[in-house]
Amino acid sequence: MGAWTEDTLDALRGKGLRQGGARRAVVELLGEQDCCLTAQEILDRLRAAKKPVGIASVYRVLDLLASEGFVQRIELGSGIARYEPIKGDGDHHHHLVCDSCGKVEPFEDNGLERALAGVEKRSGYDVSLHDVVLHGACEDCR
Amino acid sequence: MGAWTEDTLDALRGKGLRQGGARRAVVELLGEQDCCLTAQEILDRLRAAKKPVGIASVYRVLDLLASEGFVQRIELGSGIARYEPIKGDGDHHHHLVCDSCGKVEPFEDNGLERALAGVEKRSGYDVSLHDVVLHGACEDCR
DNA sequence: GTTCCTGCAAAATTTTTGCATCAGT
DNA sequence: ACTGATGCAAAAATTTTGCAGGAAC
Repeated sequence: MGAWTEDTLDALRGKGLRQGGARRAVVELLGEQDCCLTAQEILDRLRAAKKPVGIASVYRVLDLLASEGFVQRIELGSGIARYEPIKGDGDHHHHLVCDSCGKVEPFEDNGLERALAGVEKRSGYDVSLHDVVLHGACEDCR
Repeated sequence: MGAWTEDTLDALRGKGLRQGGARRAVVELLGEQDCCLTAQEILDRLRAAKKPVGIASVYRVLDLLASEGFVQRIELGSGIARYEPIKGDGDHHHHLVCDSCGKVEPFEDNGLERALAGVEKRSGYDVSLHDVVLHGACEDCR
């Protein structure tokens, strides 16, 4: 079990929240992900893993995790929300979307993070998270 | 009439597309905007201006303008898409969202743009547009 | 045993599509 | 006149909510 999964379950327990099947299953699945998943993908994978949860529970767990700051909700232009764990270690990344074939790839860039840090400091906002999406044509489609 | 409105209408005409009431009305309204609007806001404003278009036409025009590169579709986390004109002059901006009161503010930052240009060059993608959203608490809410 | 969580089904919301009619060229 | 655009209504897709039963504590 990854650190994020453990930390998240611990934090929920610390808030007096229970760990029923659906809540635990969604957290454990998200902990294994490096990039974002849709609610439907989460449902399909859990059912394939013989953990037949309901779609409503998936959305409820995702809402909870997002409001507690464990998960980031991301929309990449298709109208479908995606969710990914916010992990403390250095895997912070953003997304490249190919508008032609629909592929989604993560990328990291320190210069970009520095620029964002500067903007955030000057903004006057208490910025909790940021989100950068690049749209275009991937190497195969361009 | 702003340059964007004129250019957009010209380009549509050049592609052999007609300019009925709805198409022209949506383009003219968008041309007056500096930031993003939802489809519903566009509908409401057009109806208030005594241009009673249908919601389906608003979506169809927005799809057309987005696919032709005149409009950018942006999602800020609420599940509702927003649309804003892509103007050639120096008004390129991104968005700060207050997750507490829902306020949306545009901002500009040259350092951020430079960092994005570097990422885009290194990405291998032919990047057509990018989108940066900062979530947090505004000065009033923090 | 109590309280919260879960799943199903129904509802709500946003967006898309079918089709007959109307308008731009 | 022809062809494409429009508006309404219906449909589709995603997300949220109500409620009864079940599970965690």
